[in-house]
Amino acid sequence: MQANSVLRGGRGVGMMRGVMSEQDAESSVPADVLTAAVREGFARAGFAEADVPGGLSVVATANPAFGDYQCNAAMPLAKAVGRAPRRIAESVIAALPAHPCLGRAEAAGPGFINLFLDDAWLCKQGAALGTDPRLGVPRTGRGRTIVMDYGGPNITKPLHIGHLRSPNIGGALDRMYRLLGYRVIADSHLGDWGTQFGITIMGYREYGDAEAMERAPMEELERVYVKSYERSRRDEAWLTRCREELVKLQAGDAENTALWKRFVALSLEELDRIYGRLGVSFDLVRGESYYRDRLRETVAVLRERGLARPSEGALAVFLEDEKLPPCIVRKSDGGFNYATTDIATVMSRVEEFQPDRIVYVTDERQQLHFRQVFAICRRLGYDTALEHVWFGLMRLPEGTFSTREGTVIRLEALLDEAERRALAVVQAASPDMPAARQAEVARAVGVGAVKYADLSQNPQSVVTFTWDKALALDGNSGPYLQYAYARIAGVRNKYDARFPGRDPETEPLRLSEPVERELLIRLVRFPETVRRAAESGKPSIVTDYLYDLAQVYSAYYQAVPFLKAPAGLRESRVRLGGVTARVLRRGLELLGIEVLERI
RNA sequence: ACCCCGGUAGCUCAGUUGGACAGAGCAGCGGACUUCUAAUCCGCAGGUCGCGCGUUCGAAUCGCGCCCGGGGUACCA
Repeated sequence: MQANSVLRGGRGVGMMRGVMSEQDAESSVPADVLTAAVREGFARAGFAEADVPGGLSVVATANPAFGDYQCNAAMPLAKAVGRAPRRIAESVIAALPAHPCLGRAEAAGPGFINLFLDDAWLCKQGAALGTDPRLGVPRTGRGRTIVMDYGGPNITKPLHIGHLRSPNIGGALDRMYRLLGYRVIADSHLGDWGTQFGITIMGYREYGDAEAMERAPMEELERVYVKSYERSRRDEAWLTRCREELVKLQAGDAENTALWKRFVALSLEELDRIYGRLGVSFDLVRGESYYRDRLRETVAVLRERGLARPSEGALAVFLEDEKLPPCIVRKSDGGFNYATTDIATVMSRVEEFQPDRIVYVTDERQQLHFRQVFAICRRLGYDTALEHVWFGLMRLPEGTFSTREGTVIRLEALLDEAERRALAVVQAASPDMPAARQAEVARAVGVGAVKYADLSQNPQSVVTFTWDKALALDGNSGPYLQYAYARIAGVRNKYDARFPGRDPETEPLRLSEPVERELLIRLVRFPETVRRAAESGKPSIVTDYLYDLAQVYSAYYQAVPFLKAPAGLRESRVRLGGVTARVLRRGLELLGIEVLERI
């Protein structure tokens, strides 16, 4: 496959990014520090962690009245050791080790242990975030490699709105893992070697229009595919011929290979253009075809190991032990399918990269497929962690979209409309801005809105697409966050203009209003938020966090004077805004959303 | 028939894996721009967490049984 601009340019796959944090050795993630402290408290008070059902840890509180973090372990422990939970909580609190992070602790209710972060530590920690390029995120993945498999659509068809989710969610997780210190290899596993080529080749020969192919190739390819596919549904002989064309292609037939190359090249142009608009790029773009020469050998290995055996003319792996249906690895016509390719792909990736994990980001329909593939890989002896992060299908209010019924919305049309709507808002809000700049802002805001609308939902829920939801510009939306960021940048610029030569960073952070503490607590929770989002495969955890952060900042900004505050306090507030901006920027970058200094 | 998801305010969705009184955004109503960006902020109203049993100090969250919706179940991917 040709290299193309979807590839990440210039960056060595194995290179560590960013600057090492000075504080790497000692974690400053509040949840970690407090969990360690509480563990020690329980131990010193004479309780064994093993007695605590569900383990010992702290969680952020929902209500600031109950502290910043709470530990609930005293209550489940009570029964095991036969003591009153409240007493347990009190004795643990008495035994807690001193730590600069921990301000105070108190027992509450039936046996909650409420923990308050120390104000001075909060200020110091918040200030540190202002210079730490990692914003306190620990390198939990240091020395480990993840292959991320996402954003690999079946080609020869135009991308529609349903194709947004994989690169969007996958890309966000990819960047989070990199920030967490993993070596990440992002691979777009294009569907370029399957049955759809047999169907497309037959359709092209029978129905193809040379002139349309010149003018609008992707539309034409889709048109002939649909015609051929429909015919295959009612014409058994046609379907058989489609399959034969695929087998010929897979066997290296010259004419089919030439057609295939042409279709792939056209598809990559389209993919390149749209992924370019979305800012999506990969370390590798290896389609299924990359593994074509390994398929025969893969099946041979499965046979040697006694895993695959003939069944109804095909070759299948039976997975009764895993309570899974049989998995076909070679069709009765001799052709190979998706499962064969995916097994070969695991083999290849393990050989080449020795990954600790391979993470696949696809839609929910592939759950069974991956369970089968993973089971087969385990039987082959691979101990690489194989994970399937799946997301719900995108639907329209009237149901699933269908090419035949013309209810497909093309991804490019969505991006166009997003930019159009954003431009109208920019023109209304910033009439003085040069037109070229307005267009640039509209582009970033429009794409940001589309991405955010998708990422802010739990991936595993079905997304019902509506224009107004996908293009929301206010409320819990990407533009809201971009606006919050731009406002902070505006304050900083005004500060620099009005107080030339002064540097807010030389003043300590102060807590003069309760909301400042609220803001600071959120800021220091960035690391644990990123970690939780990555490990649970849910970028929505980051969007929720950022939205909450921006809301608290906006309320703060609206309620108290910044530039008109007394000297000292003024610097503290500008500085706190600056830290907030850094977190917003980093968070939005993780989501693949651009930030702008002025919108 | 079986397997996997989902059901929370009028609508769209959160809910940190069992914690304290269930939260946002839209939409609705009422306020705040001669002032650091009003793409904003403040307030009001809005709930049988699909239904029923159960588990326990404690359930939207866990178990069982139903009801609705989506997806999947060997030669598509």
